[in-house]
Amino acid sequence: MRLVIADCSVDYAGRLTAHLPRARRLLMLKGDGSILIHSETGSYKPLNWMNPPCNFSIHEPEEEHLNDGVISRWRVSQVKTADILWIQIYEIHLDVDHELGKDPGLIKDGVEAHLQELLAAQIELIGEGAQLIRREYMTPIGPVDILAKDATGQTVAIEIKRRGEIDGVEQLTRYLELLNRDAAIAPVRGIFAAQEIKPQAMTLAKDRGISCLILDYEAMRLDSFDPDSLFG
Amino acid sequence: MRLVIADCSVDYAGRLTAHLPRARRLLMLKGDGSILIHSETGSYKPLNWMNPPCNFSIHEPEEEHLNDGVISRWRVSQVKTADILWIQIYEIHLDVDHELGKDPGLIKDGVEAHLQELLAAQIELIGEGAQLIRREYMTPIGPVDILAKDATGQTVAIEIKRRGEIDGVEQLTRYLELLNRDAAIAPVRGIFAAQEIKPQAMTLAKDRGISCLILDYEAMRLDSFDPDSLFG
DNA sequence: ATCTTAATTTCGGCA
DNA sequence: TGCCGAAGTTAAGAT
Repeated sequence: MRLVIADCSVDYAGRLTAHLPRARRLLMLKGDGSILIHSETGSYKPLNWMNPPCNFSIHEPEEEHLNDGVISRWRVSQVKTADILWIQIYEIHLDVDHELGKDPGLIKDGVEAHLQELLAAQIELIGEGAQLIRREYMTPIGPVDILAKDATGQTVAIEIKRRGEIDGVEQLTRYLELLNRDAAIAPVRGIFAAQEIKPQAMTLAKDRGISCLILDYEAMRLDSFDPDSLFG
Repeated sequence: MRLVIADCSVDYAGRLTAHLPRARRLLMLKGDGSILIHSETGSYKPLNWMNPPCNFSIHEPEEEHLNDGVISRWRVSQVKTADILWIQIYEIHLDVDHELGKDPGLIKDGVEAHLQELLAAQIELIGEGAQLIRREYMTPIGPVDILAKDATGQTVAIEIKRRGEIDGVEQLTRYLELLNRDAAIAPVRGIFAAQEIKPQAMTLAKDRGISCLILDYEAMRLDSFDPDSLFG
């Protein structure tokens, strides 16, 4: 990875057109050919960037640029699309190169997929006597997170979110509308399950006859290791 | 901005739990207190990060870490939330500090607002004889991108997206429901216009009687410069 | 301050 | 490979 701190201006043309006036910035040239342009502020998103794979070339400044004090022009272009980034370099304050090698990558824990897995394994959390039909039940408009049957034999569609907001209720509503057209499983009722449900989402769900279920991730995780369950 | 290239391992605990095994990486400490951890690959998103404002402190490694060869531990915590990042440093290969100063910021051009402007100017793209009523037509639940009348005199509500996905159809559906309660303009039909429309969104739109219109940004942009239009 | 919507979204999973 | 949905989404604009 090559790190350059330089006074530069940038022009991007691709999915949109953008320009960065002259200022001191960090230019980060990754081993995969990508480039990121960072400033002192702003969260992790760079001011400008080019995704790999891309071509990098150095050009002599034309007269117009020389008069402005440009000492070099960098051209970075996307190989697959027409995106182009032009960087005008005025002065370089740092220029170092280090090989980082391959990264083993991030190990994550505690995302939506986990919640789904846990609830499928502990389906009785939606009500005693409930039985799992299947996870990721496919419909023409997308997969329903969990399809189950309750103690009375009624089909239940469950939408799981980490944070329950209005669009999750909308999503479940669409599924229910579709599923209820299928005579084989209708009538289907809905459960909106999340670690946290926003009041607005709760209100909308109730208004549509959808039950809400707050999931306790920690408790579910512990339960999944409950030795009793091995003999259940 | 401080740039450190170091052999390190990272543990994040916050909205999720994540771990990065030991490897050589770039640690970027911005002036606003944020930190980014980048590897040689991957697009602009860092492997791990902490958003400003945050507290930074250096800790002596405990025995368990010393045995692993840790020479220092960095603790970065979010001020507002409970998020914490622990970085174990094994070896430092670069450590430089440069002041970048304030950045003048990015100037953009060519996003969704542009599409709306172009379609309003070329409203006949939705059908010959169509006429613009107005852009950003206000309703209690938000502005409809474009309201128009077709050749038959029927009111048309248009939702514009760069990429048409399901939530855009939902949005238009809500507007149509509301607009159709207004006797002065009802009945209102809907058009979902985008540069690209996802199959599922297309399906849902058709199911709800909403037409779809693919917008050719380049063609529309060229048309808007058509010299004939100056004399039309 | 809070909520809504766009993003050069990026990223991972599955058909 | 393409499509779909989640993300520690982030970020910008409106209420």
